[in-house]
Amino acid sequence: MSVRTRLAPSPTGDPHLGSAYAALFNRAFAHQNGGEFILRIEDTDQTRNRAESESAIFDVLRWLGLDWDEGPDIGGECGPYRQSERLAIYKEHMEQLLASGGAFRCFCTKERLDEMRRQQIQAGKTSKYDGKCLTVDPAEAEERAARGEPHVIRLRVPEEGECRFVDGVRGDVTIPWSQVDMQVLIKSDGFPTYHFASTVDDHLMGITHIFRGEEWINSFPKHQLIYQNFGWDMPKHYHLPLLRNPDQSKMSKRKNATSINYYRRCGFLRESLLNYLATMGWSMPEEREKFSMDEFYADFTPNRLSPRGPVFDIEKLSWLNGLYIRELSSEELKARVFDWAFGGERLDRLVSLVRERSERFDDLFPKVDYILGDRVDLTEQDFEHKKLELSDSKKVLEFVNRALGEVEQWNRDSLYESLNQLAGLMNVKFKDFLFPVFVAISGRSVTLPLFDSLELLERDIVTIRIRSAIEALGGISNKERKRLDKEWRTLVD
RNA sequence: GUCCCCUUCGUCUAGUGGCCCAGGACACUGGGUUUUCAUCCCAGCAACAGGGGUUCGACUCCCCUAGGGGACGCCA
Repeated sequence: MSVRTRLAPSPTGDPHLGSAYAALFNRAFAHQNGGEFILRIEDTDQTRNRAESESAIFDVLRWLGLDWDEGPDIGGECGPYRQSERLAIYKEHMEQLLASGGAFRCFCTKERLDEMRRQQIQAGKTSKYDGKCLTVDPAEAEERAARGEPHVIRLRVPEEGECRFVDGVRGDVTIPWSQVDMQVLIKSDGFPTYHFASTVDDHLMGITHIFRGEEWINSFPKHQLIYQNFGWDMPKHYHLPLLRNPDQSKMSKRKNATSINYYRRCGFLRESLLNYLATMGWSMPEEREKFSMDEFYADFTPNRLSPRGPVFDIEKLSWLNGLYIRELSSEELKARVFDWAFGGERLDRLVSLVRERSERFDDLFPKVDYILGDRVDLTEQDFEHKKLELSDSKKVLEFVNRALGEVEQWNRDSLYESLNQLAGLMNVKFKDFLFPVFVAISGRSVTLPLFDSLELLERDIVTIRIRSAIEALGGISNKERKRLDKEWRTLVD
């Protein structure tokens, strides 16, 4: 049997570094064993899917060179590779599971569940479904379901004993069944949850090994139960450590740049990003720190995976990146810098923006400095303004970041629309409103047109620059954040 | 709170019972090369969380404590 691995991201936002991290090990393991690496899109949450996200995932994984052997865009023998297109498959399997008693219909209301959880936590117990609907007679449940009564389908979990399993990274792990929730497998909208869909798909797609984040380790018993109910062999699991922020917490948007595209737009090379990621929680036999993907694929072994969560250190990544830059031939470096700065439509866009504002060639370049390079560090003085207090500017920036987070199509016009609307809601004259944004983005108040700049800079760089500007203005305390949250809600409702 | 996982320099890590009064790398500090800067070279700083066992011998094995992280959703 051939080794098959997969990456199963959900298209709910900017492709995360953690996805690249998992992809790296999955792909390496499959390919060094002559197997296949599969990309599957986990789009079972109808409320969170974002249209642009799927293509962003394709784009960024291809940029990294982590391409796949089967996937939604290229097909394969186990398609379709988008879960929203596999609903009939899940339905059929669920009928089987229901018939065997491995799952049951649950008609409990959200209110009852909320109250139940509240009480459990208060009583110091693990919060989980209490099994009320387990007592509903299956025939009656079928009847109620047939009449269209809203309900979900849950996994039946043993009440006693423990689930033992082997994690390829940590060894034996034991979790008492009493801690495992009767997970919802089919939601009331008829869509499966991750737990059900991905287990069924992993089996049907012949997945043999799974490298995934440690955050899944507690879900393992549920998945195991599903495999057992169907009588399927289970893939071997390796739970990778979670990438961390400098304060050791799970790497998050709030404290770090987590989007792959951010690193790409900052001008990191794919070679160094991948190389660096491969040294997180894994090491080369001779402790070599700089190595190519070919070398990695040759030497990778799960034995050298460590369970300890590594802090993602952008300083060390930068050092590595410098090594790679110096190693490139002049020709190659030239081509890659050019592509990074001016690839696609970027050169045309920049030229058209700059020509109207220039009289000599030598004032062309200073105008685009903040687009092609990082902007200068900011201080409070940079935000002195005759109409806006520093605290006003800070609030504007915070709200701008929130508004921008909701913009789906990252282009000049929708960005304009979003911020223009926000200025109206905040009752600040647009020109004044824009001032702190100009400064945050470019480091000065007079620049190329703002919305073109935002578009060219792309989402991740913009978000980070605004955040760092907020820091320059003293940052936001927890108390302040609470107040702003409230104000934001009244604003957008 | 409950359960699970983790614990070597600030950070990434080597180390699978004696080779370790713990090695490498980033960062930092000092020095050298260089018209400046960077690169490069050399040197320095700096860690086995604590306590019990097991053993002739523990960074390595076991237990406890402490600390950190994760999970506890009709999100993945």
